[in-house]
Amino acid sequence: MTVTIKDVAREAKVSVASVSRALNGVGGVTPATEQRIREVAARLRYVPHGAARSLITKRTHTVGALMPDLHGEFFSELIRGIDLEARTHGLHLLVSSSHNGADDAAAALRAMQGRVDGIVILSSPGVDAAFLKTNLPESLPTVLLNSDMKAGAAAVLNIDNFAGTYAMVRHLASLGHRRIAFVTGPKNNFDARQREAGFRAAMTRLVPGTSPRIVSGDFSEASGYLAGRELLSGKVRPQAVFAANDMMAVGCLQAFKEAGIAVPGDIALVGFDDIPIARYVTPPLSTVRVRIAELGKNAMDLLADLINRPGSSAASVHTLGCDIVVRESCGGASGRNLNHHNQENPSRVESTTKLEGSS
Amino acid sequence: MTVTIKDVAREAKVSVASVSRALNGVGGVTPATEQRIREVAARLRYVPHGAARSLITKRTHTVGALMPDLHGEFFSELIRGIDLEARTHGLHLLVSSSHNGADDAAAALRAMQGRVDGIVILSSPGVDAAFLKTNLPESLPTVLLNSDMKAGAAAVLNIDNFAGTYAMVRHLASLGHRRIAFVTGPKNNFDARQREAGFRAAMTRLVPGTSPRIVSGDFSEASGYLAGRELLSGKVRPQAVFAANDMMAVGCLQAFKEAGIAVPGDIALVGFDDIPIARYVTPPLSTVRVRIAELGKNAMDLLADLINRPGSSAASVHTLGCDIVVRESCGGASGRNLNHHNQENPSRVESTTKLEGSS
DNA sequence: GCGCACAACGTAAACGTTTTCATGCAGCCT
DNA sequence: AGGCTGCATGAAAACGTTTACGTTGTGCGC
Repeated sequence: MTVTIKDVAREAKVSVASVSRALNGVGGVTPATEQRIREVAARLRYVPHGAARSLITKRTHTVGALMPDLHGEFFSELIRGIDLEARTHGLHLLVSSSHNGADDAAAALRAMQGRVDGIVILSSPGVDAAFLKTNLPESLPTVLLNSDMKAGAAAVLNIDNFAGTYAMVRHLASLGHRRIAFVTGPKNNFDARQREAGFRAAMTRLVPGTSPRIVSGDFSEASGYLAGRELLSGKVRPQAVFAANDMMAVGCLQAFKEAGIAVPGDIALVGFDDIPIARYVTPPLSTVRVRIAELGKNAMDLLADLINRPGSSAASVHTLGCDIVVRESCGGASGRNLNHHNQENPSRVESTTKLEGSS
Repeated sequence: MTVTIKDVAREAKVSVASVSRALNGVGGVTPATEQRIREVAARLRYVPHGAARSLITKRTHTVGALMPDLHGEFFSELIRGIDLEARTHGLHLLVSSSHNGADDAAAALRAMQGRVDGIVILSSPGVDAAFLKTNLPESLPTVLLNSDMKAGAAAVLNIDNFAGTYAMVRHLASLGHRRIAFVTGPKNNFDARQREAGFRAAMTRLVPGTSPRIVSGDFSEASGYLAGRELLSGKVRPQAVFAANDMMAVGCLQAFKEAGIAVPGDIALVGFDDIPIARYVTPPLSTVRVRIAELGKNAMDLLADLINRPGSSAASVHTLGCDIVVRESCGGASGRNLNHHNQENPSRVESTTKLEGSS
């Protein structure tokens, strides 16, 4: 770090301008001198000072990722997808992964100002349209993940919760289940609301004439456990239970086990997310897989596009389809599958990234 | 972003110097004018340009995290721990989480030059002492995670694999097991080697006179499965199996299940890591917990210290203790535990962060 | 043989800060 | 009353780049 472009220039007996030109490969310099400069630079271990460069270039080659304090697979896979793709675009990743509430997020956002060329924001309660309006500089390219913003200043990329839930209900219905219950997620969660909507829509279309039982949960295992017990307590037991995420499904499973209700023999059970745990519980849990790393990759692509061609695809809405993966917990289908080492073949529901241009 | 310190100065009818002083709270400015400047800055939504600032300050208020392309809990928890703690130090986090091999890592490292005040590096095959010697600028504060470097230019923070394994063997021995087998991790993995060493040491000390069976794995579930079958194929079956990580233990479990061997009835089984899956398999897996987020936090603290007091604790070696958590898979102890909602009380083995100053 | 175009290279400005130094002004002490 | 101390403020340098512009020199066409 202590070696600057001037040192290289002096050592190579050229001006700093030539060093810059040579190292950036913009031409305007003889192959011979370029070679010499490169050698000197390498020998001196010169590496350009990023801050100085971006001061004049107005490009930081860095993108920010702003997300709430969540742990687990979702977070790591998302970051991984983003980072991997960022690399291919020659971008670095500045993460702020642990804010709690809007104030934290606002601070993080402010701190990122001038350090990033663009930003990926994972929505969370408090970080919504209004929040962004006041805290985001207009000019900053932004991609919103899982946001219910229709089309504002930013591009929006969503998981197709609706289609995923719908497809899973279709599968359950095809197995002959009619009394299908649903365990919801938290009310203020975007995914949770979409999944519930998908479930309701699917039921009225695919299993008409029934009014499905819906009990509320909050995405936690404990709430799933409670929901499971509640579902068992009714006078007529559901044939299938659809939990809005896998952790709650696991909670249900526990409740059923304790009550001596066999899964899938007495009751079918499915979840949503395909967390790693899903395939290791007994019986392995059928669920809807969301390809998180791919979500991150797509977000990054969108953002890179926004950065390189300002205003290109801003204010567009995209969705990423889900796969339904059938294991044992919903019965029927492939039957008992003793060895979970073999590959599952998830059936892709809707993976087209549809673009609803607007603005 | 397009509003600079000059705009604020003009609007507040002072010089840029005063704006800088006022906003940085360094004094040398009347409370009245400071107030005025702050108001103007707020009204204009002025936020200082990080690059320009760090150009002169030589501080980026950013630290880098360099890690291999690993997914899952370890990655996310580590990042989380680091980020959370970085925040308290007023630092941001630049991650490069997906390199494969030394070349990638070198490129990532070079790209971070001048963008970070310090760096946390998670060792991986290829990223070792020699690698760092050639790719790390001397002056850059560095914390190495899980490195076998004794004490070089950087601070080193390790998981106490040895003590963790040792304690778990002690527990198994206390349950009466004498024929304890071990499934190793990959040969080039630091953790794996330490765990094996801990196992061997514990066995010679605690169960003397036996020569334990040791079969090799590579940390993957599949290799654990194979190892499990191999262990069963011998003429005398082990009483307990210690897998060097949880995924392999899960593989073993599957092998045992297929062979009709009951866990823990016929054979005890333990792992290492306490990944989330561990508590959801049947039977829930006893294991050694490494507090990953705490590892990240400690690394960050170490690094912040290095940054603020150059040369303070460089070239020191620290270790973070593990907890052993007893579930059902090793039998004995707490007996069958029907409800896994209740809290487990891991017994902490050795959590003192011992510092072996050197240099 | 002369000028002209073009390529190679150097000079210097610019980016947005922080910080050192100089300047002016007020108040205090003697 | 005069000089000195100290404080608020402004001017300008510095940080390490990129880049617009100017300068030089070379080769080429006529």
